[in-house]
Amino acid sequence: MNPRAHTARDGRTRERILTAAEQIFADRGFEPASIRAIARRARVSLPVLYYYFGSKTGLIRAVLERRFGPLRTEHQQALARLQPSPGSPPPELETILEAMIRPVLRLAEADARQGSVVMHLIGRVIADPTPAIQDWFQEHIRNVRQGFLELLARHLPQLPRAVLLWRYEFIWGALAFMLCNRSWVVRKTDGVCDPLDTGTLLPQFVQYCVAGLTAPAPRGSRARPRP
Amino acid sequence: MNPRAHTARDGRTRERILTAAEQIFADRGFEPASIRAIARRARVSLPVLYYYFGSKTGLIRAVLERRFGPLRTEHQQALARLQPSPGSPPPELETILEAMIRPVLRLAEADARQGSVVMHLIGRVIADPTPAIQDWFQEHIRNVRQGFLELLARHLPQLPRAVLLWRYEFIWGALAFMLCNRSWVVRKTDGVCDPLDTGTLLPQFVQYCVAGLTAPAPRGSRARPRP
DNA sequence: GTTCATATTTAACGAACGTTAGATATACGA
DNA sequence: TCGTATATCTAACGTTCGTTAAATATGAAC
Repeated sequence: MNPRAHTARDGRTRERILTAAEQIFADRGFEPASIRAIARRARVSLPVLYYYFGSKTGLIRAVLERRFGPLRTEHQQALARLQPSPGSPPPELETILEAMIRPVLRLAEADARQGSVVMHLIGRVIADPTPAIQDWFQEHIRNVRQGFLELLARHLPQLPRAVLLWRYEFIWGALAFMLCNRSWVVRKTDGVCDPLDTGTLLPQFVQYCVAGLTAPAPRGSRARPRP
Repeated sequence: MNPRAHTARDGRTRERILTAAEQIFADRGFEPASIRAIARRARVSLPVLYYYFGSKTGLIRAVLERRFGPLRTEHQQALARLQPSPGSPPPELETILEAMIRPVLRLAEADARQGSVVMHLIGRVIADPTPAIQDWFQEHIRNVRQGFLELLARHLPQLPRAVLLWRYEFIWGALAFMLCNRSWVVRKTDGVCDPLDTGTLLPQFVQYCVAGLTAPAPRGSRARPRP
């Protein structure tokens, strides 16, 4: 195709394909995105995609792993840092929430100038009901989720487990929504709210979540279940 | 196709197509859903879809209008009912939130036995970045959104406008997430939380939102902007 | 019974899809 | 210099896509 591409034993082709795929997956969705469009954007021919990734599914997995792998690592490091060491006071609720949210916002912010590709990609992952994608994501977040839930539970011992689970989902649900529908939020609020404005969103959201988390359990919620 | 279909001047064909389309849009998304699959499920031939709806886009619009039209009507009626009449006390914050949320949950609950089709459809609408769909939805919710925002603002006069807007988005974001990812939430919580369990979700969520809404504005939020 | 708008059919168009076969170019080790 | 593994190409396979043309069946009006 491009004659200079022949000289590229430099290993950049694979990255170029991943970047192109990521962009197209993000704004078209996994299923309607065509590998032909991806190849075109990456300036390679079709079989190169199969050479590197085997199939469209393999390409999807590679795209997800490249972005969400580092995010998980960051979350795991934050969890390790927040483990209450004997003798030192446990972390504040705000600190825990910031550790949950900030890496996601940073990820979203980092690619803002590339058109918020990663943010939309998150939305695609969440909204796509394909079992392969849902299973991957479920497995991907399992440990991090468990870790943050335990940290929160230690802070809110009086809260029934079910209520904490509900509220944990409320938090991630709102965050996912903010990130995946950024342009929509901007339009609806006439530009007042922009989820990419991390400096504003983070304190706003943390404050809101702390209030929600520390609210008393609603009437009728079962008390702490017996172990 | 089916010879008995010829006797169907009964006007049920159109409804059958809409129902089939709704199901397939819900679990495949608008773009990857094929009108051939829709026609197959509705047991009609392809051109019938074009006879009734003109194009795939027209079919999408009709499907959305059939479900979301009544929802908007219900919201508008609730808003009219909640308009503070002179002499009577203004509605409680819980009442407003219930009026916002309950119609959505009822819609979701009503079709639970059909496999939560409408819930997934909501998710599709929210996640789909196609301008045609986003524009439709934006226009669709404009008035209702404005109405509820005003009701809430009257209850929280000390809250800067921007903070209220953020929190309003947090509420709808979490709710949309709950509904669109029902099976995922169920799996993640080992069945403890089921967004379809309206009787539990509604009080849990209202309590959480009231706490979040009434939290003080975070430090650094601009005070009430001058008019 | 003829007319005519409504409703539905079969058949096909061109385009795009995911994937693969087979050939060719490149760069390094012998 | 000659293989040989790596990397990339052109070309094509069969399938599905959204859409349309043209014909036919239906049921009510006259």
